[in-house]
Amino acid sequence: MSEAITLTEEQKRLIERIGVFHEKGGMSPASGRVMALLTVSPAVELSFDQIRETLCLSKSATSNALNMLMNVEKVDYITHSGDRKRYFRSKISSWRQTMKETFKHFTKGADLLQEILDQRPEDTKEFNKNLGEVISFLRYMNEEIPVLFKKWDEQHKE
Amino acid sequence: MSEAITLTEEQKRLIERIGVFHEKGGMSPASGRVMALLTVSPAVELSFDQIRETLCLSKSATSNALNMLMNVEKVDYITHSGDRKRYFRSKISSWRQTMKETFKHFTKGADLLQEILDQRPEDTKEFNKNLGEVISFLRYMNEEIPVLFKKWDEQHKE
DNA sequence: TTTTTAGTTCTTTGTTTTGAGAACCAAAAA
DNA sequence: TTTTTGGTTCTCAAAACAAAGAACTAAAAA
Repeated sequence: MSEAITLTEEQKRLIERIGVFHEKGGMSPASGRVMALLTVSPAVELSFDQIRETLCLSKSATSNALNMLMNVEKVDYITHSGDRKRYFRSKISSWRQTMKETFKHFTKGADLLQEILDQRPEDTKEFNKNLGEVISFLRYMNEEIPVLFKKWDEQHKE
Repeated sequence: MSEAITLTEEQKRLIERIGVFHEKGGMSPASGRVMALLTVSPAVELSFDQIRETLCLSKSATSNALNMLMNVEKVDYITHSGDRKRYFRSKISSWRQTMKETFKHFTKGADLLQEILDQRPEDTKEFNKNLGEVISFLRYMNEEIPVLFKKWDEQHKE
């Protein structure tokens, strides 16, 4: 008996588009689609076989995609007593953490650019100035992001 | 006669590391290294052959990398009268534009998430709430980023 | 006009990625 | 103890990607 969950055509199209979006961000097609399914699916907790059959993936592709997504903390699972299955779900509730990770990448970039600037010749004034500006702006962003979080929080607890 | 430019060991190591950084961002190894060279090189304008020989790349790899980088507006070139060569250089001066492109990607994500939310069932309250929060925060960011630019500008014209 | 230069494009090849399918495995159920 | 369940891991083939090298081309130089 098929475990595949029922999706509207609209939902299927959305999953494709979001899958592609995730692919562009560096995920494999299968991982992107699993991630997309776990965001679009009306049921927020899906078993291994529901995911596998809904997306027509092999067991290995499903297993690898889920483990990959759990590694990067985008997915986790829960169990229900009396049921051996794991139920996988998007960790959308930790979106703040995910967002912060994204910004860490900016900081990493700023650090690399600083290393470049540190060893550049002093002539190439214009180039060095621009490089310094990027670094400065990235660092400024890095300081202001927490402020942004805080301000957004204020607005949203009202 | 070799056209390769002279680099210190430190510069070579930096190019490798920055190359890898760009690779993680989705560039091909060759493009990543060309981009890195054009940021690290003491000379900010390099000819096709200087790039090719410094990085030990084939003509095709060099050509494809440069055209790719010019497509995404990260590199451009100038010519000098009486010299047929093109001199390629990093478009670091348009870092603001590059940064804005990056943020456009966030907005694209928010739009997709909004499409998802629009068609989700009303139960799954918690999930929908989180989804709504991400969207709201991304939109908030999108509004505040220009403010951040402005504030940074203020600080830097003093 | 012929040759050279500064790349571009095509062909081929090596490498990586992706995912199917089968074999496997540990825990729970029978 | 044997079987079933819920995955995991291994092996392999197809496809995508990356880059070398050769053939090519347009514009400038000779």
